[in-house]
Amino acid sequence: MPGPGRAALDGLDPRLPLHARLREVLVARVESGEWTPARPLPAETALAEYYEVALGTMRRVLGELVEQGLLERRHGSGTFVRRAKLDSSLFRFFRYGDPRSGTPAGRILSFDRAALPATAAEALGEPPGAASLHLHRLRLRDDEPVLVEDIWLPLPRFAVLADHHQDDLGDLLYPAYERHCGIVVASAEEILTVGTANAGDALLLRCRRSDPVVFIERTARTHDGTAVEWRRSVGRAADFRYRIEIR
Amino acid sequence: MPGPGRAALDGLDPRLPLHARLREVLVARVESGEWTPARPLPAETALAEYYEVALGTMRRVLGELVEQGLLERRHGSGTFVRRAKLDSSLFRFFRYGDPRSGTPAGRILSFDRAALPATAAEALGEPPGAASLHLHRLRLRDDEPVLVEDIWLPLPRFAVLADHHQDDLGDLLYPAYERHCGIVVASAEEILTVGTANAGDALLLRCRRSDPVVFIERTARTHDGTAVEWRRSVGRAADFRYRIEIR
DNA sequence: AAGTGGTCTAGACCACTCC
DNA sequence: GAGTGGTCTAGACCACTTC
Repeated sequence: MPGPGRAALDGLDPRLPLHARLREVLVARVESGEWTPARPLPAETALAEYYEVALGTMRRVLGELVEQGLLERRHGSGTFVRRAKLDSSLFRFFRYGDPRSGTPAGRILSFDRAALPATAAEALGEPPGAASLHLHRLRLRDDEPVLVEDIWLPLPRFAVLADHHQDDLGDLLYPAYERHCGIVVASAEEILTVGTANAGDALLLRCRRSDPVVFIERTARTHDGTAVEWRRSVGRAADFRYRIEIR
Repeated sequence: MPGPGRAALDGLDPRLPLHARLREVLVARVESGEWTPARPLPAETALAEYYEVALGTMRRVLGELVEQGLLERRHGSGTFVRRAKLDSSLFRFFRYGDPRSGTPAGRILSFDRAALPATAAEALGEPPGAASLHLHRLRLRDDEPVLVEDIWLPLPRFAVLADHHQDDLGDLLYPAYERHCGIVVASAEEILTVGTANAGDALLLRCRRSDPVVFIERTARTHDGTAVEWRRSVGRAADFRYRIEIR
């Protein structure tokens, strides 16, 4: 099977290095569902011949996709699409409190279509008022309210989520994005500030209005840097504890 | 300069692949302080010849160390030990006016020998009460107080600093550690909490007692993970803005 | 112009898994 | 034994930084 060779890379920016274009087409094939965890991908030698690239180049790309968590390689048996591990991304971006104590849970209060507010739109690189899904959620630890979250997901990228009931999403959103939309969150930026609670937050957090609270604004991105989620979380300042490693 | 060739890898488990052993010796050379961020490492071609390995193998190892955050490569200029930019980065997070305007400065209030308090001792892996240098400092922007800092440096590691006058240290401490003690800070852990100002902090920060403030406790480490500095910074919560990238 | 890292190729050989 | 990924080599050529 000779394959289309480099013609398969034609639609992409030719200024990009070969390995970058190759990565895009492989990611697209994984996200299309053409390859599933059930069976191995074609062998690296077959893929290299198919796209008419050197084996080393193909291996470099496959290695990057393994690093990114998209693929998994098993010596002697093949290269596989990695099944989403529901616990791996669990605490990855959850820095509030001690991860070891208690089990965090999410109670979704509302889940609707909404126009993007200005701050969310700017972070997501969308025009203000663009269509989105808006998720309002309360996070608890040991039945104690810990964080109130407002999450915006731009449409149409997350359109298939709109057809799901909120109970299908589960406590963990990032695995749901991956499962239903093929979107893998790879990095995030967070900005922390301190302010005072408004009436709605105070009620949910069981604190007084004007009590000090912490705001955490997060922009989550895919591997290629595209912003795919913006959220604003509010928690009581008294309970606040945020731990971060800097390298 | 022919170099020792593979003899340099002799002490290591020969069952390990070449790249793994190579990686260990390069990490050791970085941790020994032989290479510093000031000057580039030998070129990849020179290193490959020195250890008598193929260029591709050397490039693979260097790439892994970049991935790990130990090294940094600059196309056209060389490969460098990566230094953490903590001093400059932390200060940028405090929005006292425009971050670009004005020059952040540090005014050292006191600089003395002191016994390590319990929290600092635990973070540094030293016995409580061990000998240390204690630095009390006020950080300002545009002559406005922004942060009060207490910094502990374990002795005898930092002994040569004790002989310097506080004015020799300058505004940036990490370069001073590097210059005077050969200590390169490579990573840090920070824990942020919110509380209320005590009398001394309130006076220095020009706020009321019981005003909300943010505490930042930082443990700074060298490349090999040894904790070399512990500091506690206090700033008014109203001015607080902390930005972090998570990967 | 010289020196650095970045890309890409081509091929040999080894180690592991599965039938 | 056949097929898979893992290791390692050797070398050409390009792009960027510095002087």
